[in-house]
Order: sequence, then structure tokens, then C-alpha cells
Amino acid sequence: MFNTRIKIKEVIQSDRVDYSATVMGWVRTFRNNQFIALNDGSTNQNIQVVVALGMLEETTLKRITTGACIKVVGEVIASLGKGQKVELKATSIEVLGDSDAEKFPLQPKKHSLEFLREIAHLRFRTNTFGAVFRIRHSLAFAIHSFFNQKGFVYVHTPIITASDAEGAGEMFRVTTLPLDGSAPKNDDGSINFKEDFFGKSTNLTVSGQLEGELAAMAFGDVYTFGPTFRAENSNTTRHLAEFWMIEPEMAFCDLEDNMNLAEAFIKYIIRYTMEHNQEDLAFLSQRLEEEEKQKPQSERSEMSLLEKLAFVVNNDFERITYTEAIDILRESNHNKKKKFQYLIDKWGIDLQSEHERYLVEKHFKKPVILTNYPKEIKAFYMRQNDDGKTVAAMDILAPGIGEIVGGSQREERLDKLTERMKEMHIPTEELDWYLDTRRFGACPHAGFGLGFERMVQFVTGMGNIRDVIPFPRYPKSASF
RNA sequence: UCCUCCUUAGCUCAGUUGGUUAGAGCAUCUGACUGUUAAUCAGAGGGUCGCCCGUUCAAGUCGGGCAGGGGGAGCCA
Repeated sequence: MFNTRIKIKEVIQSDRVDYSATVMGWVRTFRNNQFIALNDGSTNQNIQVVVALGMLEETTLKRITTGACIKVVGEVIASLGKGQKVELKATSIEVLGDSDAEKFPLQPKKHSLEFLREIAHLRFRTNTFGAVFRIRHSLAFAIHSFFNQKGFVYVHTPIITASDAEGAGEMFRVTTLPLDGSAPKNDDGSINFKEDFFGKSTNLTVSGQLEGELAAMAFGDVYTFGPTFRAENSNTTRHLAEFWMIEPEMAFCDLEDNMNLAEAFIKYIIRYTMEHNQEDLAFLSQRLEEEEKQKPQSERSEMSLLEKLAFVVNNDFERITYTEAIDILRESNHNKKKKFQYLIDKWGIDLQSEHERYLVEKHFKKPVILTNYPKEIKAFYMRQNDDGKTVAAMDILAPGIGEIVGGSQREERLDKLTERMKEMHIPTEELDWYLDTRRFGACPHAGFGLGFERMVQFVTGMGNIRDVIPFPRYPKSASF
């Protein structure tokens, strides 16, 4: 029976002393043949286990190595040393799992994030990744909590989809047909997917939005939160081939309601982690500050991670239209001095990363919601504005990350929607089921998608998206 | 996919104008010490210099190709 153990977090956070306790965990360091720093993942703090001299057989002593898993029974006492309030004076120690010190790759020292990414199966056991993934958990929990409080229904949209018309990105094909050339063919030489498992061509989902809209036309307010797949050859610090996305969809909701919800949502989940993960956030904030010291003064950020999060939670996001953004950028000294690689000259161009960064990091210095983009650069389902040029889209740009949310009011008018689909060469037959929502009881509605990993990046301050998901998938990489 | 930088011990990195036996810190092992906080001190072991081809009397060092990694861009969340 193992449930007699106490989690280390409980022992450390309580002021109680002089009681017997059983803890289990993994050895971080063993100093002086006397002091074990033991961690069980419940907190970033280690408990100090004190081993009396001569208490253990020499053979057992040798098995207490970095990475080994042990069970300790002992007395929790006020610490005799500095550095911790309480410590566990061992009465017995049992090695549950050995760890060969010559082979275990984690050492009690700083490792590079690139090295730890190569041993992602073990990096959970480091302070940094312990903090990151506890925060990731809290964010996921807070997301469900936020929507549940507001009466949203959590909808599970399919991971395998038959439609390839959504246009959100390159898709991964799902098939059981052989790849050796023996797959059944049509007369014209193309693969005959009628013979495939599903009787048609199928892919991994790139978005649950269209299915989400179907559910919103019954429940009013719904959200999805699940894995999403993009087969884009993207090699950046903010793209993954497999990532998690949150997509709320609300009936009786326009662009402004949509923005209000998105802003409240982001603030809520950040506030939740600030309240529930103080220790981990403080650790990551400290870690970043040390990293910043390596950089030249000019590149250092003005705010610490903790300050940045507090700032986002306590200030309104800046809301401007695409047209206003273009004006600001065109009139900026940056543009006049030709410091942009792509100069802003005319209305209608898509904004480059450098422009978004300028708006967010230099001009407003806070999250910015950009609205009403030209219809040419946005998706077919976005509601057309009366000016005939723009659509009711909104993107939320976060400092350091860029686009964190993309959303819109949806085009609920059947004629306008089908007209736009034809203009953009999207086959209406394949999405007939989607168009049914516009045929039977359509209503104004809106929603957005938030990239979960980008949110985790923002909250933890981690620079590379590959370090905020346990086992990242990206071009040429699918280990573990 | 494009641009750019990088690849030397388990990890993080030095390595001179090409020159004979490739170094350091940490980690590991052995010993000492024992209220330590990434303990300390002494000693030891540890290398296909990413891979292939070329230039040269001689390549970790120069050139080409490939692979892997970092940063930036595009695509986007």
C-alpha cells in the first residue's frame, strides 16, 4: 500500500513539526552522504532528508544517487540547518528504483534547453520543466473552469475529419491503404479512397470551429479544447505540427461581444495561475531575469515575467481597426526612416511580424486587438462588413509571442456566405452540412481560436514553443 | 521552404598563422572530511574533434557536400 505517503508540498507548506511521515520521490542531490534533496513533483521545492551517520548499510548508501527513487520514513522536525524550515529525519530508507549515476543524464547543474529537449522523457524532473508543466496543467484547468462558470458546453469535435476544405493549413492524411503502390486506383490513376477505411479521403483536424458552430446553434455557448494538426513545414519558436487549441463559439454574439469574452478569458486564466502557481511563476521569473542578464542592455525587457503578467491582467487591451493600425504604422518614424524590411505603403497588405511587434512592443506596449481586416486576407466564414471591403475579424497580439488569438463574427447570411465561398473556390457541396446551419435557424454568432501552447509560452516566458508541450512534434521530429 | 550561425569528453565550452601527446569547469569513479544547500579538498578514468569527399608532407583548424541543432523570415494558433 502506497497511500500512506504525504506529498512533499504538504510537508513543506505546513508549519507543523514533530510528527512521523512517509515521503516518496526522486533524489535530486545527495550531499555529504548525509543530506538528500528529494523531489516528488508536487512542488519545485525539495525536502531535505537527513541520514544519520552509520544509519544505512554501505551498499544502500551507494544506491542513493541522483535520479534514484526512494521511500523515506522519518520524523518531520524543525530544520537544524539554514535554507529550509523543516526537514525529514530518516528512520528508514528504501530504494524503490535505482539510477546508475554514470548513465543518468541529468546532473545537479544547469542544462541547456536544447539538451533537455533531446531527453524530453526525463526533463519533467527538472525545476524548469516541473514549473512549466504544473502551470500548463493549471491553465488547462482554468480554461474549463472559466467556461463552465459561464455555462458553456464542452464539445468534443472530431480529430479525424473528412472535409479538407477549411483552408486552415496543410493536413496530415489518415489512411489504412498501403503505401507500396498497391493501393486501389481509379481509372485516371488517382487513389480510390472508396476502398479506404472510411470510404473517403480523411485527414487529421486543423480546427474544430466548423463543428463548433453546429453545436453553438443548439447550446448557444460552446467551446472545444483539443489537439489540432498542421502539416506545414514551419520551423519556428511558435509553431508545432501537433498543438492544442481552445475554440469557443457563441450564438447571439457580435464582434464586440467576442472581443470582450476573449479579453476576459485571457485575464481569467492568467489570474488563476498567478494565484495557484506563485512559486512556479516566481521561479520562472527569476530564471528569465538571469537569462536577461546575459543580453546587452538594449535588448533586455523592461518588465519581469511577474510584472508583465500583472500588467496584462490589470490593463485593458488596446483595440484598434486594421485601418487605424496601417495609419499608425505608416506615420511611424520607424516607417519613415525605412527601418521596416517591408515598408507600409498602401491599405490592404497583410501585416508582417515586424509590424505586429512594433504595434505591440513599441507603440502600445500591451496586448492589442486588431479588428476589421481586409476580406482578401481572411477566411471565407468571416462576416462581411457593410463597407464591402473588410470583415468582422479580430486578432489578439501578445508581446513577445505575436498572434495568440484569431477570431471573428461569422457570416450567418447564406447568400453572402456561398457567394464568398465561390469567390475563394471553396467547394460548397463538401460543406453542405455546414451551410445547413445558415438554412435552418441561422443567427448572428462569433468565436475565436486560442493556441494553448502560445498561451503557456506567454505565461511561463519560455522562448520556444517546443518547451511548453511535453513531447513536441515538428518537421523531422516525433520522438517519444 | 528561405536567410544566418553553430556541431570538440556525459554536460557547458576553450583550442593561436594548418604542425607531432586536443584542454578547462561541472558530472562520474576512488579516497578524505562530516550540518551540507549546485558542499569542500586530493587523485583517477573519460575523445571516431557530427558524417563523407577533397586540398596538403601534415587537417579539430582550409574547401565542397550531407545530416542535426539554434536564431530570424514566410505560413499561422
